[in-house]
Amino acid sequence: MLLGDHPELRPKARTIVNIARKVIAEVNNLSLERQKAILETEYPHLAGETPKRGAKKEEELKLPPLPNAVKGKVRLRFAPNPDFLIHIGNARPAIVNDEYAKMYRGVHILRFEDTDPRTKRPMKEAYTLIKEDLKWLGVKWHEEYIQSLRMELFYNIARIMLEKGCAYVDTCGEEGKELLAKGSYCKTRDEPPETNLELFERMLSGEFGEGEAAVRIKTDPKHPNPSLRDWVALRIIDTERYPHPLTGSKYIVWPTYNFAVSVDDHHMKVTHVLRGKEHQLNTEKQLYVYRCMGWEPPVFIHFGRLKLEGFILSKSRIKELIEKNPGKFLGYDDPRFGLIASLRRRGVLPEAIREVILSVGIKPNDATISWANLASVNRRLLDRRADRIMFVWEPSRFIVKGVGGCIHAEIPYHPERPEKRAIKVCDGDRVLLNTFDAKGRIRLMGLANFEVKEEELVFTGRSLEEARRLSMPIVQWVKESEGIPVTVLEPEGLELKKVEGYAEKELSKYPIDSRLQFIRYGFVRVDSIGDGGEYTAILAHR
RNA sequence: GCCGCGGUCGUCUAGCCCGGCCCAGGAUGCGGGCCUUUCGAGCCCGUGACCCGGGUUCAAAUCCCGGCCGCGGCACCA
Repeated sequence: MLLGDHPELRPKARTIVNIARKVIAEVNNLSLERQKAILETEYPHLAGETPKRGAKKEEELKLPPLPNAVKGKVRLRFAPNPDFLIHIGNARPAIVNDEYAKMYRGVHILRFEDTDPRTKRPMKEAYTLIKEDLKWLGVKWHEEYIQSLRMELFYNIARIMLEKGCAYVDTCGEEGKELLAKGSYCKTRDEPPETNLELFERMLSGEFGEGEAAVRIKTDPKHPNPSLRDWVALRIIDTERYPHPLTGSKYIVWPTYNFAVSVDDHHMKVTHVLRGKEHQLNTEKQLYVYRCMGWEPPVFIHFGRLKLEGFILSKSRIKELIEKNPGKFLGYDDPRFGLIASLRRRGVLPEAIREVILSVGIKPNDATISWANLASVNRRLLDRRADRIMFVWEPSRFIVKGVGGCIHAEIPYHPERPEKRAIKVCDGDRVLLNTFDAKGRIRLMGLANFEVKEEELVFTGRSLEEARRLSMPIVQWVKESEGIPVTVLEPEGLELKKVEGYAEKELSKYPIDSRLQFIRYGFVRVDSIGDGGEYTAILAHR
């Protein structure tokens, strides 16, 4: 610091270091009190608490500035494939885009990339389900597009590129691939634009079958990376056999991902593309389109892979699991998956997901979010809003004695709020306790102190102070006659543990989707309510 | 195998671009304590990391080189 301010002292650095060492040793020899005193009298401007380094001002999660971003001019896009629901890794760019759109008063575009009706067959419901997930996540978008509805645009750009001679129609089929693998190419590459243009029209007219013709972008047939050599921009898909859920068999020539993306990103005036590093090579491919067309490419940012510890994120893995294990899962949104819908069903709040995603940021290295971390954020958020309900899960029944009539328990809905509910308990009433709690002297929360004797709960007083003094365990309880049967599902890896028990009557006031804390058990979300009033809840976390 | 990108506490992250305020900060986890009519929350204390090796420099987590490890890509998928 000193040398930075006084470069002329640099040659004498060694001497300075020695002086500094001596001074430090001297100061360290003095007592702390003495040090403070000297500091305050001789250098008052330096006294006072030193602020802790790196201490963040109250959770102000901020993303780093976007390179080349101008306020009001930023345009971002979230481009999911509607072949399935989105998972937390897919949601990352959506959340990050949303954040940047807010930061720069920019535009966020939602674009469905559904240009492969054969191997990545779009799922019709997914278009809606993805939008629901985004809304739930609080991600806003201002424009919405579906690629399969923009086919003419792709055809037109393809024509222009053929005309410019930066693309050609490979009619060599399998052989075309093999030629490129060897660094050679299909003869049509050398044909004039008119010929290729004509071939393209013949492609469109249905003259070729799958694999018989494809439009390739001219790159370099000897490029060190074979996948970059004259990559395919449009190919034929037999939509009679593989109809597209939106356009049926109307089109047989389909743009590939890289072609559709380049064309759309340009036409939608996207300024910044944020995506995973699996797209790095695609970026390189796409740049050929920009160069040929003379378009200004957007800023590309690639971030690392995201994992959620203990969860399966892969869409294809999830689909496969569901198919191969009929009856094992609760649906697409089974709480054991890493899908947004799954996390929602499990009781994770959208704010928690956003907070965690933003804390991971957009760095290029991989990140594994630990469940403990997500749960902790969620718990902090949930703690303030979740009402407290008494739930007993390894129940034993006891008869209340010695009360001398009836007493009322006052149970607060939340430890930080005054509202309470009353529960009346009289001599002879049966009460359920967790079996492992029922021993010795205990206090039934909000009610009174008892001594557990065989099958009985013998009243010993109402004093909370006494319970504290004798350090009695304070336990939750349920009046048997009013108990509501509850099954709590505890997701653990690919298992789903079932915990059966009873909750107090109050639970019946809470509808599906309520998030509650079962006292001394954990945070749950009400998943369903049976015809008989029995509840099924899912454990989010303890 | 080839190409690309990374490597800071167990995990996430700040710092790295612009070398000294860093014997590396925060969060979470873990251990302990306080508080609390919950085994939740809150508060306090503790634990714990610059992948390795060279080089440049008075000084390197930060710059350079090499190695190791991890991830990604290598489709007429997105």
